[in-house]
Amino acid sequence: MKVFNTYTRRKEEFIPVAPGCVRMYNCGPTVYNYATIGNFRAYVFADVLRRTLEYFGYAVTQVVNITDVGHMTSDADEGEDKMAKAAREQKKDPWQVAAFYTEAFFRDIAALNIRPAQEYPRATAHVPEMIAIIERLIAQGHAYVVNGNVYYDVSTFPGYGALSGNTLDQLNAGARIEINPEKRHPQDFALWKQDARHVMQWDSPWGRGFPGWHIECSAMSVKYLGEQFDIHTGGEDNIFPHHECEIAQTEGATGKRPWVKYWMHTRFLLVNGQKMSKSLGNFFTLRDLTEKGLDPMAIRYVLMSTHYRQPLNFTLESVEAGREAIRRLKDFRTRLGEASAAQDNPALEEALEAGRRGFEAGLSDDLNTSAALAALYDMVREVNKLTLSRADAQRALALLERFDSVMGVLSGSEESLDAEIERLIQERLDARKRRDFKTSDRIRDDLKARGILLEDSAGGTRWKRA
RNA sequence: GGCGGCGUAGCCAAGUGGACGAAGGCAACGGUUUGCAAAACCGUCAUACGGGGGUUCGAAUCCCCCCGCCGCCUCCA
Repeated sequence: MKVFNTYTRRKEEFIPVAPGCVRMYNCGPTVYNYATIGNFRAYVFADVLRRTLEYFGYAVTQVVNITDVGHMTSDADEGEDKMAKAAREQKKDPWQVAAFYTEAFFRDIAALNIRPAQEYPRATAHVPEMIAIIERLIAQGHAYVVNGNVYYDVSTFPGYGALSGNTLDQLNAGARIEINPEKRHPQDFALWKQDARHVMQWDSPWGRGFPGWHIECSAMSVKYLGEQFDIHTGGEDNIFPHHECEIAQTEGATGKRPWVKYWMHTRFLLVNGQKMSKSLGNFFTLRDLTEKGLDPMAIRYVLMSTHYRQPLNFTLESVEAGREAIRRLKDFRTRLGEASAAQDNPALEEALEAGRRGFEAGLSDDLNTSAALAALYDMVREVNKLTLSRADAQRALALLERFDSVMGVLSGSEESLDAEIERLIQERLDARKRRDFKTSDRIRDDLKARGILLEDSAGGTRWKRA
């Protein structure tokens, strides 16, 4: 399997630190509001990556952080923090805000069929670990204390800028924030801050304050995954400064390099070809979309069917296309369930094998889900041409299930019909036996109006929801 | 101002020098099948890859210019 490593800017063969095991950290939500469809692109990507690694036989340990410490709303190290702002606006205390949106996040990822990670560490529960790392950084000469604030001295870490491609010179040239006189270098960043206005405060060796913006991910990833692990993911906007600073912190504290072997970042999502923004009216949370009647599985399909390093243009039409594509796969599954030929079909093996090869080749090539799906649909078409036995169908179904262990779009509760609809379907069957097509068509139309579609096949009548 | 990316049919989207006479999905239109439908299958649907130059025996793929969109340069997935 090859993956594109942001750090080296090329596709590399994926070789885990420990054979057979993958340890992965995904940058998770800041829980001061509902996550947007753009956020979910990154989470669905991480989920598909995890599922792909499991498909290929790796045991994956996945950690997703929950950022429940407020970061600042403004560019500089001042202003109101986001948790405080949300709390004020919602007339709640910040801890309630965090709890509320953390719960919303878990409901949303469940709706998108995102598999639960092993750990969801919350930043507020790991302040002692953050303090411990900061102390190590101070001891190693990577950090300094000024007036109860602790800053990272970027000049002590030669690799600073390697991930993003920035150099300190360039950053200085592009600096748009006011220089903080406490800092030795403009690019130094805060590890621990004091500010009486901040609503969440903890005691520390440097006085009462709160942790800096990047330290939580260093502390929590090391705690749960060790000082060196395989994969770290996030949105492309995390590359700088967030991930850049994390590397400086973690490698500076542990002295071990590389902290993370493969960095993988998702591109941004556009809505109707434009950046998602409230003023354009194209700013969507998951619940905004489901309230419009869109199926979360169709949304997942759209998010996972475009290669993660390409811009994704999210449109309502694309969600409809996703819904219909899922329906095609489910119809395929239904037809397989009805297979009843007396003899096995010798042509099946080749069709399945070609599908499997294509699907795996796509995933192996830096998670090229578009290519993998194309192979799947080619296989569906080939298999649909064949007359299959029960045993044949079982083999095809098993492969489809295996593919869906990566896609995650076909699962869904088995639906049932109420007794009245069951009765109408039977009534229609009786009418058809009498060749009373007027009655049978009327019943079919009635049920269609109620969202139940009927299809007559050789084996009988089947139904599905519109 | 500096750095990086994208622009492929009505829509979504692979492909990044020769098997492209451009995957796949959705939509649409013809046909087979069906009592009629649906599903399924077959066929049609980009002489064309934002526009213009150039390199090459050969370019959607490389180079240059232009247009549009997006990201980063200490809030952001």
